[in-house]
Amino acid sequence: MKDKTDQIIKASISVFVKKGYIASTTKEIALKANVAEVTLYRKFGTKKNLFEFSVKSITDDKFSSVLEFKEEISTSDFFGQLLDNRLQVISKNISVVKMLISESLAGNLPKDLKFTHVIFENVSLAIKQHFSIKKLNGDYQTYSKIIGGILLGHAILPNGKSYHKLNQQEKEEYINKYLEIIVK
Amino acid sequence: MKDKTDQIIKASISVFVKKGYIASTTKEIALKANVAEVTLYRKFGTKKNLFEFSVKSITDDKFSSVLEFKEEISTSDFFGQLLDNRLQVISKNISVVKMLISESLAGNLPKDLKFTHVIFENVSLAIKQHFSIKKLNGDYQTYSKIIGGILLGHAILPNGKSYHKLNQQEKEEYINKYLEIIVK
Amino acid sequence: MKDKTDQIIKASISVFVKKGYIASTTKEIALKANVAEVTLYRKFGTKKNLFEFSVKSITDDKFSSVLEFKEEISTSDFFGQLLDNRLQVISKNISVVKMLISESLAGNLPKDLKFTHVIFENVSLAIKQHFSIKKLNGDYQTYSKIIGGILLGHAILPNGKSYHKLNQQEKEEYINKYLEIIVK
Amino acid sequence: MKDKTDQIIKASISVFVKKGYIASTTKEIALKANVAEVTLYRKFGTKKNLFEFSVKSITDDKFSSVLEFKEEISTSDFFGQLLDNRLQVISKNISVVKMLISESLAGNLPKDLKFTHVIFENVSLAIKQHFSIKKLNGDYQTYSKIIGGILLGHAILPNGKSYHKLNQQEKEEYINKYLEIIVK
DNA sequence: AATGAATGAGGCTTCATTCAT
DNA sequence: AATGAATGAAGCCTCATTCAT
Repeated sequence: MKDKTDQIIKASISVFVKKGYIASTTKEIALKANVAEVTLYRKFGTKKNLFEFSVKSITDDKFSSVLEFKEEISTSDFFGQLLDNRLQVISKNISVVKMLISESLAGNLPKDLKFTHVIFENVSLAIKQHFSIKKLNGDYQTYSKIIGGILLGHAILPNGKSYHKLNQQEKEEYINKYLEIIVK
Repeated sequence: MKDKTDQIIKASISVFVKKGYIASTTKEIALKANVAEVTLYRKFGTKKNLFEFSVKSITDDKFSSVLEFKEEISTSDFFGQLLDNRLQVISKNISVVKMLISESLAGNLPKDLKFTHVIFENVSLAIKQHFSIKKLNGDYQTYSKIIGGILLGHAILPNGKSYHKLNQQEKEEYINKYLEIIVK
Repeated sequence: MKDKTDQIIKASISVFVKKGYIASTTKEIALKANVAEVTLYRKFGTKKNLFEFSVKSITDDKFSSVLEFKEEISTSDFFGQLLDNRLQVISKNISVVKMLISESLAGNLPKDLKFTHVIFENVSLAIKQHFSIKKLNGDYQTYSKIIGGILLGHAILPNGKSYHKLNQQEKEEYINKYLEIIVK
Repeated sequence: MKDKTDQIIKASISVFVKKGYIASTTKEIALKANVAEVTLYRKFGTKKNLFEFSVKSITDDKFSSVLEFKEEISTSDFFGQLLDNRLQVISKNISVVKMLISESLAGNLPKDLKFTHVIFENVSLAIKQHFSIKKLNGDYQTYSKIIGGILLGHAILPNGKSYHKLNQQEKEEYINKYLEIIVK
């Protein structure tokens, strides 16, 4: 039954996000999923497996959107939209993001899921393309690092209001502060 | 005897850094410290306690240096030296830094040790002071976030050679790439 | 399987009776029950829980019989039968009784299991009823205390042969010695 | 220094009385005695030793008084005074008494300290003597058991006000209830 | 006489996982 | 497809006790 499998994944995500990989327990997950503990094992074989599946599930679901920009966009608008889009995503999924970074640093994520790479390469690629299209000769890699850093900062450093809870104007002002420094 | 206590702290740091708080085992620490497991408990009472003590020990030891700059320094040099100094520290202690960020995100660090705050506030303060001295009217907070982000990126994102292993010229080039974007 | 649970309870009773609550070990109980130690915990959650369950099990099993007497019984026969019945029970379960009193005094029994209350209230009630039926105006409470005391004495004070091992005639003689003092 | 030894005994008694032999801990005793834990061992060698010494100390101190009666006393007065005296002692030292009975039943007291024997033989002897002096031909042993039982009841069964807190008249009334049943 | 330091042994409990139905 | 029953391994922590000063 697809049903039980879904319940398990949903429950496992919620538990893993709250407690992290090691501190989470198959018992708690099973309980939350309204399923016998064995059922986890029948379906996923291993706690580690379930974890990896859950993480893949999350990343596919929340962080895999392709970044797209109009070709004729100005560089300033490009960075603005890039930041806005990513901050929105991170801000909305802050707990998940924190867990992923934490587990990534702890070495509990499989190589191909290294979340930080994902976030960074996504961004890096977009910037590279923009620079290529616009024939800019700035160092796109360093830009990528700066943007990536800003995003990490939002996930990790102490913050005020969540980005996604700001209103449109506040968001623009917020983004602009970065743009003023980075773009020209 | 100060001796055993030191052995324990050294061992505990090494184990905690390698495996993180939860996955570390008092048994392994004791073994590595050449000490009976009980001795940990006589001296620190609790695994958590030992962990916190170890972390405090590390941060005091490696991350508490006060950042100092000459008053007449140019803004560009200021940021350059700030980045150089912090990257050096982070790069030299990369494993420790990763563990600290990971545990911080996992909520296993006591409030007053939230490592990321420490790193960030240190930097933030230095920037604020420089802006004040130089009577610059830029937004020091956003600058702080950008610098903080760069540092986080270095701890978290995939990197090439460790910063502290670069030679002097490479370091300067590396820093300059950031400065070109950030300063003017 | 009811089987294992029963084995556990049987084993736990035997160990608890022999060593008392604190000195007993879940390991020993598990061993005696031919069960893995974890199984105790799956079934009872806690050593304390297992203990309380075992005690409840014992008291229900051995000490909960209702005392019944014919309405037209003489007071002397009443006390005789009462003593006989209770001495029989106590004597047959002397180890259990000792453990229960000991744990009761040590404060390791839950309120509703305070064994001594149970034994005493049982007796007290029977006496009250007899006095009521016979319209005797003696002080049933003091009688209760005396009878209760005699029973406690048998559990605690040094004794000769176990009451239940006496033959019928010896029992009668034994009981009569008390009756001669108490009943007129 | 007699001083430390005394502190230790005082502390050990208080702890043993509160928690019983097994649940008491040399650490707690040392703490309460303001003494290093080793000092206990230097002076008493063993926890068990300390316990036994403490118990002997208590019994010598509180329960060893010889019972004395005037030769010409009436049997009723004799039992009255006997009960009064013993109830007073037990009531005043109820916690100690409970612990001693409990440990006695648990088999943690050395043979020669079996508290219940002590209490009982004391009483038994007095009764025997009285019967001898008065040339009574009642069964002094059964009387001893009844009196012993009454005393045990007071230590173990649920009670109202402590005997030693009653006023003189209440005490007399209380004792008389027993005498009315037992004597004549 | 007194103690700080150290420890072997063991206790209760939890965890991920397998077995049998 | 699902689960109740069972477990080996291991974790944190505590206890009575010895050693060295």
